Parts: sequence; C-alpha cells; structure tokens
Amino acid sequence: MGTEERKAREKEQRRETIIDAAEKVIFSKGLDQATMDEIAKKAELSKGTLYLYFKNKTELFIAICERGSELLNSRINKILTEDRTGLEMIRMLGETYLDFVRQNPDYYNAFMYYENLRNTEELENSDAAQVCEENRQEAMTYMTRALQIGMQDGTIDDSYDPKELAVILHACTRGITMLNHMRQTGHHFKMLDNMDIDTSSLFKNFLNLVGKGMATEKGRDIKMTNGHSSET
Amino acid sequence: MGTEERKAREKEQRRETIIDAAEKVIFSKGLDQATMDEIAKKAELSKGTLYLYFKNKTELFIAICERGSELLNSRINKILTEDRTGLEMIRMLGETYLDFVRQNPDYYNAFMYYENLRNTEELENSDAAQVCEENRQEAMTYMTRALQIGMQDGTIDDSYDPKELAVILHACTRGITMLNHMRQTGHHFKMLDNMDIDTSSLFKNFLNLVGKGMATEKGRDIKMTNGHSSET
DNA sequence: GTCACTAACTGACCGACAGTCATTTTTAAA
DNA sequence: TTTAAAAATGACTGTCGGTCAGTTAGTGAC
Repeated sequence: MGTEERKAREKEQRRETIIDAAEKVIFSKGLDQATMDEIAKKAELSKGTLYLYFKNKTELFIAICERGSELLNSRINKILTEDRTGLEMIRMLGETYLDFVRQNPDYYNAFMYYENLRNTEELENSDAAQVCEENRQEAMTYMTRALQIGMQDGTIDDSYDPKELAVILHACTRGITMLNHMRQTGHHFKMLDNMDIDTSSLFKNFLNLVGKGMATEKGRDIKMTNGHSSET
Repeated sequence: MGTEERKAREKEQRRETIIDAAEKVIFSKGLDQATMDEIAKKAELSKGTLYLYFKNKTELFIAICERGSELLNSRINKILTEDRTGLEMIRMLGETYLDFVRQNPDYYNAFMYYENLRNTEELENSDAAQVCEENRQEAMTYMTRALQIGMQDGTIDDSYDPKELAVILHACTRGITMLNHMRQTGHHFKMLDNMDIDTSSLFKNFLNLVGKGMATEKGRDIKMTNGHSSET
C-alpha cells in the first residue's frame, strides 16, 4: 500500500511549506522581528504545528540556511566538470560566489546570521546545521581541487599548499562578497558610497590582485589577455 | 562652583560602570542570553537605571562596540607615524588587525554581531554607531594613505587605484581575521582543524599572496628577504 | 538645622513572544 | 461504523525588554 509513502511525502511537503512561509516572513522583517505566530499564519497552520516539524525557531531558521547552502553548492559543483584551466576555474568559483550573493541577498544574509549563532550545542545537535557545514566543507574541497588542477596544468604557482591557499582564497572572497552584500542591503555602510567605487570593478581588481599573487607567468598571460577563457 | 562638573563626571563614570557590567555579562553568555536584569545586578543598579543611560539594550551593546572600535583605532593610527615603506605599513596594518582580533576576541565578536544589526533606523539615530562608522572610515583612510606612500616610495604597484585597493585589502583582511576568530571561539567551524593548518602560517601566506599581487619588484625584494623592515 | 526642589534611582508592572501540552480533529485500517 | 493512532490546535506559561509612578538622595536657600 502506498499510504505510508504518501504520508511521508505530505509530511515533507508540509515541512517545505513551513520553510517557505518562514522565508517570506524572516526575509522581510529579519529573524528577530519575525514571530512564530506570524510564520504559522502565513503557512496557514497553528503555531503548535510548527513545533511538530521544527524543534525551535532557530532550527527553522537553520533549515532556511540549509536551503541556501544547497542552492549555492549546486552551482559551485558544476564548475569543476567544465573543461578549463585551474586558474580559470578559480576565477569562476569566485564569480559564481559573487553572483550568488548578488542574486540571493536574503540567503546570504541568513548565512551571516547563521555564523553568529554562538551556541555550539544547539548547532551540534542540528541536522540542518550539519548539512550546512558539510556543504561548506565540500565547497572548500572543490576549491582545493581546482587549485591542484591549476598547479598541474601550470597556471597556478605550485609553491603554495593548495589546501591552505584554498582557505585563504575562500576567506578573501567572503570578505569581498560581504562588502558587496552590505552595500546592497543598505547596511549602514556608507563607506563604499562615499568613495565612488563600483562593485564589479572592485571584484575584478580583487581577482586580478590575488590572481597575480598566485598565477604563474603562463597563467598570468592567459588571464591578462581576457577576463575569461581563451582556449577551446 | 565645580558641582556641575563633578556631577557630569559622576554620570560619565556610572555610564562606564554600566558598560563594564554589560561587557562582563554579554561577553560571557552572548547578547541574546544576557538579560538587562542581570546586567543591572552586575552593575549594582536597578534595571530602570540602565534605561536612564541607554535608550535600549541595542544601544548599550553598541556602546561596547564603540569601545572596541576606539581601542582598535588607537592601535592602527600609531602605525602611520612610523618611518617605514608603504608596503611595510600595509603589512603592519594587517598584522595589527589580526593581533587585535587575537587579543580581543570578545570585541571582535561584538563587531560581527554589530554588522548583522539590520535595522538601519536604529543605527542611524545612534551616536555610538556613528562613532563606530567614523572609526571604520578613519581606518580606511589610513590604509589608503599607506598605499599612496607605497606608490610614491615605489614599493607598491601604482597601477591600482589606492582607494579601491584599500577597500579590497580591508575586505580580504576581514575575511582572514574572521576565519581566525571563528576558529578561536570554537564557532562550529571544524574546517580549519580538519585540515591541520596553523593560523600564523595562514596569515603569512595571505600577506605574501596579496603582497605579491600589489608589490613592485623593488617592494617584493625587500619584503621577501625579511618579514618586517630592513631599512633604518 | 530644616525646608524645598530637583535629579537620580527603583522595582512592580505591562505587553510581546517562544515554547508547551491537554484537547480536538482528521485519517485510515478493521 | 467503530476505533485507534496521527496530526493539528490554541489557550496557557514563563521570560524578558521596556515603562513609569513613586521613593530616595543631594543641593542650595534661609
């Protein structure tokens, strides 16, 4: 009998419905201002029901982060399958990351909030948080892989430790995307507007800077002639 | 009569007392878990009194951030007075920043939380937040200045726009310090521990990477031979 | 010394909200 | 139709940020 499966499916659907509602409310007014009652109302359920699907408000929020992190990773892991030099892959990873931030400022905002959750226990016991962490780790693996490819194809300076370089690049990219994000969300961050600096030029120069730092002569030549590819 | 001044002084002292208490409570259990009652108790005052000195909990928290930002800036603005090449100044600015994060993880944590406060209005009307923003801007100015010096003394590639480069470097440094910070505070961030990468090596390589990206041949030579100075 | 006035302080109280649980409603197998 | 389990409900509880009417302490005038 398919009753069991149907029920499981419905349960999963309801769960998604709740996350949908939570996104709408939390994205529009922020986590602190969003109330469980309002989310319940938006989901056309009672508050109590929310607690049948999520342990608490934080868990529900982390489920949103999980969604975002899945979305981001689904884009990132396409890149490694393409036929490019390692250096190009690195550049594309960075661009993909920035595009994600631009297109999904709400998810990125959620990521930033997520990182500020101090309570380790709460996150330790959360399946959703576990998935987020795994995705993060996975993204790092892709980056390391791209660097190794670059070191083999001679586009990236192989005097660095690829894992360490991946961590550094990831951190720097985070810094840059955060900047862009803050400007975009109007985050009391007039700094960039005071100086009139446009984001895409900023990001281009960032990639050039670190690109120059890690590229070999060969990689540098390819890259300097053209923002993207060049080979076929 | 000095009564007025004495009173003003006492009022200021009381304000500081409250911030002291707030730091103790908030640093130990986090902003959300800290209650105004507990802060009041620690300050040996009643809750009501807290609200005579601070508009609300957020304002009190921002006052903590203000302290931290003043402390950070007091260290940063010493560097520009020293007699060094521009590239060395940049390196020292970065190191100072990292040292601050290492020595004052609580303040840095507060900074991170501060940036997540979305409500622009709340921050717009806050004097303390205004000071924080000014300090941030000031730090950026110092960085730009150091870059200009480096471009003049020939240690830094002058094909970049100094202001833009300053923004990029600042963002990257934030990314790196955040990484270090998260590891330090045990922030459910096992990533770095999984790979065994030590922070100082990480930071050294970061500086080398961006250093290589922006240094001229001359600057690169000076820097590569010795982490710090070389001239007298 | 004491009176009058003000500034500083207090803590009981309020409203809002996260989270609970006894009760009701729905579902589906017997 | 009966019945038992599963799902959903919403009134209720405890906590906490913020308020405010009332109290206390400090100051200057006489």
